[in-house]
Amino acid sequence: MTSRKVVSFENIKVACKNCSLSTLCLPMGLTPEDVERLDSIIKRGRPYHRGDHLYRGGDKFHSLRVITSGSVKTYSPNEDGGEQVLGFHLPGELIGLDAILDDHHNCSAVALETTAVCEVPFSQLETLSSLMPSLQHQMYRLLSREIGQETEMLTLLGKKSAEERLATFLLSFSERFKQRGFSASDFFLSMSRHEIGNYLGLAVETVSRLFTRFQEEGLLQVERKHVQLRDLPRLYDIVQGADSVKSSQNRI
Amino acid sequence: MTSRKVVSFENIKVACKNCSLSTLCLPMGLTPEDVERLDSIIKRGRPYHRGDHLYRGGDKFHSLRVITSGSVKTYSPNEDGGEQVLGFHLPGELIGLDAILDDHHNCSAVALETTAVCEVPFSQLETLSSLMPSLQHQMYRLLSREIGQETEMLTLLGKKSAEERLATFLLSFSERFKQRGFSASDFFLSMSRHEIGNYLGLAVETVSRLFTRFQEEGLLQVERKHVQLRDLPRLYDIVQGADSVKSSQNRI
DNA sequence: TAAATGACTTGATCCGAATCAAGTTTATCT
DNA sequence: AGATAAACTTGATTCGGATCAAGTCATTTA
Repeated sequence: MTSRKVVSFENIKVACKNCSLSTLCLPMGLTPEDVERLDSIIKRGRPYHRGDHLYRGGDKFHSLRVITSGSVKTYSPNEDGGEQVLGFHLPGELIGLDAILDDHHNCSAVALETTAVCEVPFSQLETLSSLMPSLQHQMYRLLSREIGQETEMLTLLGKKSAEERLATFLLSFSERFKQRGFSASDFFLSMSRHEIGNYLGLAVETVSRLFTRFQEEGLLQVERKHVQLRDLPRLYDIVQGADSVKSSQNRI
Repeated sequence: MTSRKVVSFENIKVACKNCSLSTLCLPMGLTPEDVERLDSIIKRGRPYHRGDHLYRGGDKFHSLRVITSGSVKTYSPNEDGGEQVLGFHLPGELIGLDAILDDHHNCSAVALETTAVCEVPFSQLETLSSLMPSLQHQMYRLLSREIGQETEMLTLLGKKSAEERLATFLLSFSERFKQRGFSASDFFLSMSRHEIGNYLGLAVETVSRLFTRFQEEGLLQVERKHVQLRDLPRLYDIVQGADSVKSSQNRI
């Protein structure tokens, strides 16, 4: 995400057992032998470049994808030609779960930067999971987690103010980068302001103004895609609906 | 939901194979023998009364629940004492999927009227599903469907106007009642205006005004909880954002 | 290197829905 | 039944964030 290292993917021998993402990804909680079996069905393709689609709405579904590097945006086109951004996905995250229902993708996924993925053919995964209770359990957990995450998003969009939304967004990335061994307070966002706004149910202008205001209030430092969070505690306060700096200044 | 028949639940011999909901519920697509095996792990409890909780956030998770009659509201408490309504559930619908992740319920479920449920002990379901590929597949599909439904809700809350939200809400019930053999245009809503508003991210007053306006415009007839949809085509137009000219706003 | 294009910012104005404030109707509780 | 509380409706007002309108800055292309 933040790094610009050029890597020759073809020469890297990848395997789940060596993968630093295994604690986030499917293999979590599996025995070494089970990881080996899972590994045998996973395909590693060539990297995608910025703007390349991993799949589009309507495509036949065959594989779940795990992001291994880079980042991906998922979105669903809505009636009037616009789109709703559904999520931004970082290494270790699984996408395509919504397509299991009827064997077709209902949304699209596009690379936000140079991105590598593991493909997990779903029918093989299904077969394997019925032979491996621990993998089946892990699958149920993954699907359940996805439901829980979307539930949180419902609360965000249903009840939160613009500033609460942006603070939540930033802290989500902070936590996810930290989990992956990157800085929790200094990172690059790979998506545009427009995409952030679409995702959060806000206009671009509102997102831009909030970045400016957060910076003025000393909460963060921002320059284009580069964000440095300067006051995590206060950002967490905002997420929880605490009064903003602005409103407390207005008290007499 | 709409009926007020008094039924003596104790005397009814229930079984999946006789259940009119089997096409909506877990047994969908299973062979008769498989249905029998599934049936053997399902528990039917006493009915819940209005206001009774099926479970609360924090409770240990042991069973998924299928509503068999009545209706249920799920909600998650948020920081400031308020709540976010997550969904309204009708017969044949499965709740509790979000609790698989960590064996605890993250949200609460409460009966909106006299309600009966089947309990499906999850660990037994898991065991059974690894022995029955068709059941495992059905489980994956159910979980996937849940994800897709929440995704639609994200678009609703992120991009739709108040009138689009209420029209979507009403048509969702229309379709679900129809699926269950009830009228698609004449039904009772078991939840309050307040709960509708909370679910749709709107104030009670807005919901009330919209009902009034929809009635004035001949879209529907409403009296308290009794709703009669008079112009389904126009309601569908509203859902698709027909009236307003704002087609380009969400494009990236 | 200049021009063009797209991303972002900033300001002014507007509007949809929230909030505030009564009032009315319905349900619940002695 | 009568009292009280809750649910709902309706109107007036406010406000947060969208929209409209210009700009600047950055990146790509000629």
